[in-house]
Amino acid sequence: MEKTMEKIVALAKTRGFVYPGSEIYGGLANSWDYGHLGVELKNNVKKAWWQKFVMESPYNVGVDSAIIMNPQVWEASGHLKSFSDPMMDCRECKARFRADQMIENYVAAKEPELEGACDGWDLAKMNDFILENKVPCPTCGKHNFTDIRQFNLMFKTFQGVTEDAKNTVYLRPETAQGIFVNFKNVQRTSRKKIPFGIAQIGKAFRNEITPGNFIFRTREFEQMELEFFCEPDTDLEWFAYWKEFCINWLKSLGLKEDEMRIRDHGPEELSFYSKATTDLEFLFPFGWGELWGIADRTDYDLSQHQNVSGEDLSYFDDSKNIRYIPYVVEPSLGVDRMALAFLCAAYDEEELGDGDMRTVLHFHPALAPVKIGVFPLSKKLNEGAEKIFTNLSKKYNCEFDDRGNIGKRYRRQDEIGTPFCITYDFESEEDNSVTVRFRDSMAQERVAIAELEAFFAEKFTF
RNA sequence: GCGGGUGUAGUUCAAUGGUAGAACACUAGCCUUCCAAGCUAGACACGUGGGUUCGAUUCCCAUCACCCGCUCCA
Repeated sequence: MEKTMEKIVALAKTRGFVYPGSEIYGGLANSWDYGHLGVELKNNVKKAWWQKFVMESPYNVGVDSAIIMNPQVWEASGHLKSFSDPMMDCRECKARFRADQMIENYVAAKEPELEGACDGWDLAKMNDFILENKVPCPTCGKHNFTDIRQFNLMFKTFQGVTEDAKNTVYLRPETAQGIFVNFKNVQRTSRKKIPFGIAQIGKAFRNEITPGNFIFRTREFEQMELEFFCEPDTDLEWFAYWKEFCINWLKSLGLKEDEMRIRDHGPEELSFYSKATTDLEFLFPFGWGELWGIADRTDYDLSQHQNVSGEDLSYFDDSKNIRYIPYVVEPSLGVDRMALAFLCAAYDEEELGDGDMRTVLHFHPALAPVKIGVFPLSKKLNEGAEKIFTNLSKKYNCEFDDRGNIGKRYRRQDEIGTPFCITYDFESEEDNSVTVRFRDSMAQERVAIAELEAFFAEKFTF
């Protein structure tokens, strides 16, 4: 069986997981809308994460901060400076470069002692330098460039009625900063002592130059981030702890070892704020892709916010009688790509002999959009089956289906990953029992109607 | 943003300068029906805009979207 993105995208659209965004207007590049099954899957991913990282955690609590924040936040975090790149294209060979890097390299090759020469230059100055010095294209050696254009990765908008620079605000490019600015509030009101963490699920926006690969990289996406605050010098221990914790979470929801990879960043790859970074990657049909970035952000963010805001963000440890700015370990995960990974991992086509084939999504029951399919064997049995649906749908997302023959209905549920189906037949009227059919083995079991709730109670934990 | 490719029903695919077909899926009805192909009926498509033409889904141009590659990626 060949797993391809085409098949997964087609299934997603056909069955109602994900549709192209704004489709009736011809679409909008790289925007996607979640359908009736997609929203369940995504909510289940978020619920599973929240359960393990917040509800069941002795350390962590949650927040939900605003998407639009005071612009000074982005000044302090460094996003305003480093989140935009001056890009230019070579008209001859069509290659694209970052103008500042090109100047750096050009200068460094001629006069190594002038490294960092163009720090703080504006676009005009960089443009002039390239023109005056006839800087050649690193690829083809010619000198024929487009003007430098600023690619700002933050979405900009205006707050209030007038559109002038004073009112400029940004859509957050990560949820993390909403946690840092609330560090004091949460610490005080939750009465948490270090070490503790703050978790948040929410949308973030990045004007990526190249989005793509379905919902893997989009300009609007949802993150699940944990900022874990600890004492300086304990950060590497906690880094290892959370790395392990994240891997176990993925495994508990059914990801296999051979489709996961742990990649530690080398020193040259690290962001300026980070002391260590590990990516947990998943083998998508299009190749390895980052799911989870676990970063040791040191005391960078809190120090920056302390400096720019003037608020004291240090923590006083009264058992040790010391004051410090906490270090931060950040496991940060994309909801959309996580949902895509579960979808890809679950996808399977099974040969059943006689050329018979079924498409199955082997979702972990906790992630399955529909938990239980409820079928009357014949439409004449609807009344009894509807009672079961009414009862079970109070606790589980169920789907009632009385259309087509019974085998067809089983296959329909297989294709959307429903782990259990219940069939109410003619004998059910007599013996008050139904057939429960399991997706993965296709095995069947007779269960008394009165015991259904207890029967399912254990099935959806992880 | 650059280069190449592709746009016909929900999906996969036909055909055609003059009324657009199929399969699967879908809907309604019939059938004591437990693993998709029973019977009958039905709804649904030429991405968008312009041009050429008596007439364009078909030819031309533009645009939009998607795919592959490049560039980029807190």
